Amino acid sequence: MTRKTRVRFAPSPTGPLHMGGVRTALYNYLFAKQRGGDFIIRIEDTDSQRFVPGAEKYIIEALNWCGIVPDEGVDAEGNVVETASERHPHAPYRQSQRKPIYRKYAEELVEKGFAYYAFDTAEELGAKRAEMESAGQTFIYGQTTRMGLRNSLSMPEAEWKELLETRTDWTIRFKMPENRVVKMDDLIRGHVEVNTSTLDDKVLWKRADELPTYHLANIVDDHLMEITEVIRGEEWLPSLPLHYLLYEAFGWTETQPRFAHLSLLLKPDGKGKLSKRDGDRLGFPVFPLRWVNAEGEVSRGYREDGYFPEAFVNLLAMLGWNPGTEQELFTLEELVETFSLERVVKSGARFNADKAKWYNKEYLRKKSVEELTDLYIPVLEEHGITGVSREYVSKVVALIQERATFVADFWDIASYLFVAPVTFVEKDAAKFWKEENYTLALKVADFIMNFEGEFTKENLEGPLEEFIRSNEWPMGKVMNCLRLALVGASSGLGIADIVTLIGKDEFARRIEYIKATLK
RNA sequence: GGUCGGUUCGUAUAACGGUUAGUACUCAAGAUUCUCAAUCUUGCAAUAGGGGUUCGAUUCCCCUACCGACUACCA
Repeated sequence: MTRKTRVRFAPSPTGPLHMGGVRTALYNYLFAKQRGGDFIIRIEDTDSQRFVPGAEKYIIEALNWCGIVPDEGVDAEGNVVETASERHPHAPYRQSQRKPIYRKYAEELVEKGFAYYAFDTAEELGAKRAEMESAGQTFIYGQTTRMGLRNSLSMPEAEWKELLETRTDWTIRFKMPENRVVKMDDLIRGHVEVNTSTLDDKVLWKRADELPTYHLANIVDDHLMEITEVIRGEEWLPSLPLHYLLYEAFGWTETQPRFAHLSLLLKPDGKGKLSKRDGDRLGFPVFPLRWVNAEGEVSRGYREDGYFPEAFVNLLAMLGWNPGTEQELFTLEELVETFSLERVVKSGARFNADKAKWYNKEYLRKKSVEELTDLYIPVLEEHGITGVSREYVSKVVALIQERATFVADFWDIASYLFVAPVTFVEKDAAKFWKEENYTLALKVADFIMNFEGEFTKENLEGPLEEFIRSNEWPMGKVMNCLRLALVGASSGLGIADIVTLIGKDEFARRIEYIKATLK
C-alpha cells in the first residue's frame, strides 16, 4: 500500500524563525506539493522554559509571507487548519496540547523493557558531569554508568516503586542497547551506520511537567500523524539511531518515515553556522520578518528590508539545491515541479548577501509598472511627495525600474524628478561647471525653452542632439552641465527624458537656480 | 575528547570514471551612451594534501588536514 505523502515542519516557538528554518519548511512544502501530499505544521513546544510569546505567530506569518501555507496545523490566529483530512483526527498540532497522549507511550516502552525510570535529579547529574569533566572525562548516562545511578534498573523494585509514588521529579529514559550497529538510510546522505555503544540513555518523558522530550514526542507524533518523510536539519542526524530504535521498540518499523537531513546554512565569512549576530555585523537580515525581542532589541527582516517574497523563496531554494540545469529563477510553482531531494547538496551552504540582492533585482525587473507604482507611492509619501499624479509616478517607474534593486532605491535614483536639487555634487560641479561649458549649456537651455513641438522624448531628443552637434559643441560637457542643473549631479537619466518629465516651467526654474547658485 | 557528517574558483553550484573542469554572483577591463545605470563582450579565479584501485580519477577506497553538527530533564 502506498501512503499519501505527508511531511511536517516542526518548529519550536523559542524565538523568530531564521532563514535556515524557512528553507527547511520550504523544502518540506515543495516535496509535499510535488507529490500531491500534505504539508503539516506542528508546534514543538514541550520546553516550557524556553517558550517565547509571539514566536509561534511569527513563524506562521513568516511562512505565510513566503507562500508556504500548511494543509494542516495552526494559523496565525492559533486556529486549527485541517483542510486535507476529514478522516484523520490529527489535531491538535501543538505538542503542549497533546500532553495526555505521550505518557502511555513512554510507559509502554518501560513495560516492554526498552526504557526505565530514573530518579537522579538534574542537580545530581550536573554535579556528576562537572566532576568528571574536571577530571578530563566525559559523563554519559548510559550503559557503562546506569547501574551506578539511581533508577529502576539499579535499585530494588520496592525502593524504586516507592520513589515512583512519592516523588514527582523522575524521568523515563531509553535503555540504549549495547554494541548494536544501527543501519540507517538517509535520502540525502545515503547509508549511515552507528554503534549504539557510543550512545547515551536519553530522557524520553519527564514526570515534573508530564511532558515528553523532543525524541519521544517526535516519534509518537510523526507516527500518529502518519508522516511519510521527515525532512529536517543536520543537527538531528546524531539522534537518528535513537529514533530508529524507538520506531523499532514501538513496533512501528513498517510505517517508519524516511529521513532526509539538510545541511546547515553557514555564515558568509569565517566559521560556523549562520547566526543572528552575523546579520547585524554584516548588514543583512537573518530573519524573514522583523523581530523585536522582549528587551526591545530589533532584528531586521527580509520583508522590511524590501525583499519580495518570491525572491526570498527563490534564493533560499537555491541555497543547497539546484535543478541540474542553468535555470536560476523559479517561481514557487516551478520549484514545486522541479524540486528533488536527490539534488539537495550535502555540504553546508554559505549565505551570500550579494547574490540575495541580485535575486531581488531580477524580480523587481519582472514586476509590472502598475505594481511597482503601488509600492512606490507610499515611499514618495514618506519623503513628503504627495501631489503627484499616479500617471507621472508610473512614467518614472518605467524609466528607472531596471536600475534598482529595491523599491526603496527608487527615491535615491529619481528624487530629482519630484524635487529640484538644492545642492550639487561638488566633484561633478568642479568637473563640468566651467565657463566654457555652461555658456554653451545655457544656449542649449534656450533652445529647449524655445522648442516648439510637444515635449516628448521622441520629439526632443533628435533635434536637441542635432542642435549641439551642428554647432560642434562638446556633447558630453554640455549635456552634463544641463544634468548638473536638473539632477544636481552628473549622473542620471537622459536629458530629453528628464526635461519631458519635469516640463518646461520646472526646467526653467532649475536653470535659473543653478545660474544663481554657481555664478 | 568521543560519535556522525562534510570538503570543486572569494561565494553558490555543474560535470552516468573519459570536458580546454561549465554556469551564476562578486570583481576588473573593453564596447555602447550626453553622464550614471542597464546591456553586450572579455578577463581573473577551483577539484584540501597524500596514498591506492583503474588504460584513465573531481567522481571509487584508505589515511591526514581542515570545517561543521551532536555529545542537556533544549529543540
